[in-house]
Amino acid sequence: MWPLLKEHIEKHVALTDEEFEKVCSFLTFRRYRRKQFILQEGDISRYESFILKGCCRIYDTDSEGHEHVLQFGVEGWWVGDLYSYLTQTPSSCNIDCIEDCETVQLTLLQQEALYKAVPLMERFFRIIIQNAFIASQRRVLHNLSKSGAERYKDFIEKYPHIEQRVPDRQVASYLGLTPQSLSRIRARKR
Amino acid sequence: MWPLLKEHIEKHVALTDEEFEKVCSFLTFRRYRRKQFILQEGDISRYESFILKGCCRIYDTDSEGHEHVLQFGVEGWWVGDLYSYLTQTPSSCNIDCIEDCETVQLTLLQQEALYKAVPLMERFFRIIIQNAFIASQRRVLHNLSKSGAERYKDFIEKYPHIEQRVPDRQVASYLGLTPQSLSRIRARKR
DNA sequence: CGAAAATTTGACATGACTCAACTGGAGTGG
DNA sequence: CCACTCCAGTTGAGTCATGTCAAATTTTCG
Repeated sequence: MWPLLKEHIEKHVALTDEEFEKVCSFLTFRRYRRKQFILQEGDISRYESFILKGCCRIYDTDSEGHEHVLQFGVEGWWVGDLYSYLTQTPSSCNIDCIEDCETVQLTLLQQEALYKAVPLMERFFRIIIQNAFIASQRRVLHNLSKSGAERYKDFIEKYPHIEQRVPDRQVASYLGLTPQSLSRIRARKR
Repeated sequence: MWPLLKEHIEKHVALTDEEFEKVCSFLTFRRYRRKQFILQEGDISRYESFILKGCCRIYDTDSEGHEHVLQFGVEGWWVGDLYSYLTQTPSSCNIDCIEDCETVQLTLLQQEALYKAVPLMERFFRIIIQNAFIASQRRVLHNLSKSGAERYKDFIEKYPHIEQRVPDRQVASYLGLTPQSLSRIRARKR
């Protein structure tokens, strides 16, 4: 069941087949359509979603109504608003699907039960979050030290697959640029 | 021993006194002088340091020689370069002391032994890193959506204590501004 | 006290933003 | 299949925040 998930977990911890089956028993499969919300501002982020197929974006709308993309999610990534999820308070983020998506999801209660049933999963999630933290720190540094053009160049090198699946305006938002600025940056290169 | 550490751990997991003593037995106390490096670019980040007293900064130097402050560390915070620490590869960061510091430190080997001896500590560090990740994501969003003046205002509200212990130029660097710009922002307010 | 570092200030340059108009492709309905 | 709309992307003009370079001033600390 869900070979992508199995592969993903095995990258970080060694589970027996039996343990992996146990893990699966705590997860719930769910499909979403293109443009559908996985999470909407004001709601509680009730689950962390592992993406089996498809592409989505996590974004926030600021006081001026501008959207800022925090993260894209594709196959093999987890998406959710961790703060809202952990504290069970309303989220300020939206997550919507750029393509039809297939996910497996875990609620906080299920996750806690999972830790009891398969203690190694505590380690697994620690590692996942560690990596996410390291990536986020890198991004902070990038945003502090590089120009828009450099950030764009690094982005397409690092995520060539995502760049082709996502509209430019959302890439611009991820990079902290307006669509116009990104368009000019691209025009300059050619 | 190290009441600040005890208080800090107890915020997140419930340890017996005996367990806490065990935890302490894996840690090494170490002092640093003002201006001394805890970690220097090119070296491996051999330990995660919990600050008992003092103030330090983690920063990175870009290709143009400009410094960018990633994080300040004061009493009750952990500092280190997690990526370098986990992979045992050379770090691109520096950590230096803004004041004389007292720390307790954990090497990767000690940490792994600690997880075996006191399994709850695996949960403890997961929570610490979770919080760090959430804070880092917030900062990304902040940097994308707010002006220099707003970022400064939010900074002094959130870290009034740090702001008074750290030179302005380093606050500017943390915020992604030049010292000159920060100086003008401050002048405007008055 | 005196040197070195930090901060401030001025003049000017520039990258990115805003607003607005235009272009072209995708989807829809007649 | 065409006309129409809608939306993403592009382009132009003007503005603004922030950066750069340089010099003056203040603070820090050895």
